[in-house]
Amino acid sequence: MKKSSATFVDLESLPGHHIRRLQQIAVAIFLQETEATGVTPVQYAALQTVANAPGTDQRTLARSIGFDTSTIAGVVDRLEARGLLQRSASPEDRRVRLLALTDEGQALLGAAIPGMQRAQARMLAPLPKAERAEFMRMLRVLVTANNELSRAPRDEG
Amino acid sequence: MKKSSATFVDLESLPGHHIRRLQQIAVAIFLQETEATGVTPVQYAALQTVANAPGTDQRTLARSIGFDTSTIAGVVDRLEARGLLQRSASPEDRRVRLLALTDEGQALLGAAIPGMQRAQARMLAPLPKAERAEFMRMLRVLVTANNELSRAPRDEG
DNA sequence: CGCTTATGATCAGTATACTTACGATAAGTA
DNA sequence: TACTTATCGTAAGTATACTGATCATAAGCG
Repeated sequence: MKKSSATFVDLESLPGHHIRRLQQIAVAIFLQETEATGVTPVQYAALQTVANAPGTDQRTLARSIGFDTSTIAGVVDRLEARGLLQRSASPEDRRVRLLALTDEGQALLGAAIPGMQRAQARMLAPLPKAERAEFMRMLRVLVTANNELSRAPRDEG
Repeated sequence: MKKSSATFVDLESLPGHHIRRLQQIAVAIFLQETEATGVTPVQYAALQTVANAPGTDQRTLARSIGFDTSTIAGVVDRLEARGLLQRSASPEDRRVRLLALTDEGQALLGAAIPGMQRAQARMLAPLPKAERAEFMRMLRVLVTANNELSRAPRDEG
C-alpha cells in the first residue's frame, strides 16, 4: 500500500531532482580536480571561450555558453580582479567591452585543463564505457531541444 | 585542422557543460509550470519531503534531498516567512527544530503538484518515449555512485 | 536632424549552494 | 562531576543564476 495522502510524491521519481543532484556532483568533482587553480566551472567556461575567440564582447560570450548577461558581469568582474582577463573598449561601438585573456590568464587556463579533463572523466565514470557516449547524446538532445528556455540561449552552430 | 592553440577545448565536448545547461533548463521549465504558486524547485522539494514525513528535523531533511544544512536554513526561513511551514522545538533535544507544513503549506503543495508533474514530463519530452526511462536509469547510476561527493549526501534507502 | 527603437552593460533584489566558523546542547568518558 | 567530543542550527562570505530596471550608445527612419 502506498501512503494515502493525496500529496504524496516520491522525489526519486522526478527527473528534475536527479538533474539537480548531478549538477551539484559535477561541480563538486570539478572543484576537487582543479583546486590548485582556484577556478570555478563557470569561470573556466568563460576563460576557455575567450581563449578560443579573443576579442568577443560580453554579450556574445554569454550567448556562447548559456549565461545570463547580468551573471556574466560578475564572473568577468572576478576574473578581471584576479588579473586573468582584460576588458577594453571597442573602437567601433562604445557600448561594447571586448574581452581578452592576460598572459597570466592564458597560463592559468593551461594549468587548469588537465584537472578539468579528469573531472569530466570522473563525472561519467560510473557508467559502463559503452553507455557514456549514449548518455552524452541524450544530454545533447535535451539541451538543444530546450535551448531557448534559459535567458541566454546558446547560439546555434 | 583543429585550432593550433595548446589551450583550445570545445565546451561542447564536456559533460559538465551540458549538465549545467540541462539544470538551467529544468529550473526554467519548473518555474514556468508552477508560476501560479511562486514556489522554486528547491522549495517544492522541501515542502514535499516534509509532507511525506512530518516532524523531521532540518538535518534529516537536508540529507534526504541532498542539501547543505546551511542552505536549508535559508529555504526554511523563506517557507516559514510565507506561512507554509512551521519550526517547533523538539521536546527531546533542544538543539533540534522539528518541521511541519501548515494547512496553507499543505494546500499550496497540492496546488503545485500538477504543474510540477507537467514540468517533469517536459524535461524529458525531447527524447523518444523509449529512451526516457533509459536516461533516468543512467541519471540514477551517476547520482548514486557519486552520492558522497556533495556536502549533504543523501541517505541510503 | 530629431524621434523611436534596439542593444550592451550594469545594478538591485531574490534564491540556491558552497566553505568556514561559531554558539548551544547532548552524549560519552575519566 | 568535569572534560571532551559530537551534533544541530545559524551566520558570514563567496559564487552562480534569475527578473526587472536603468543608463549609454547605436541604428533606423521620417
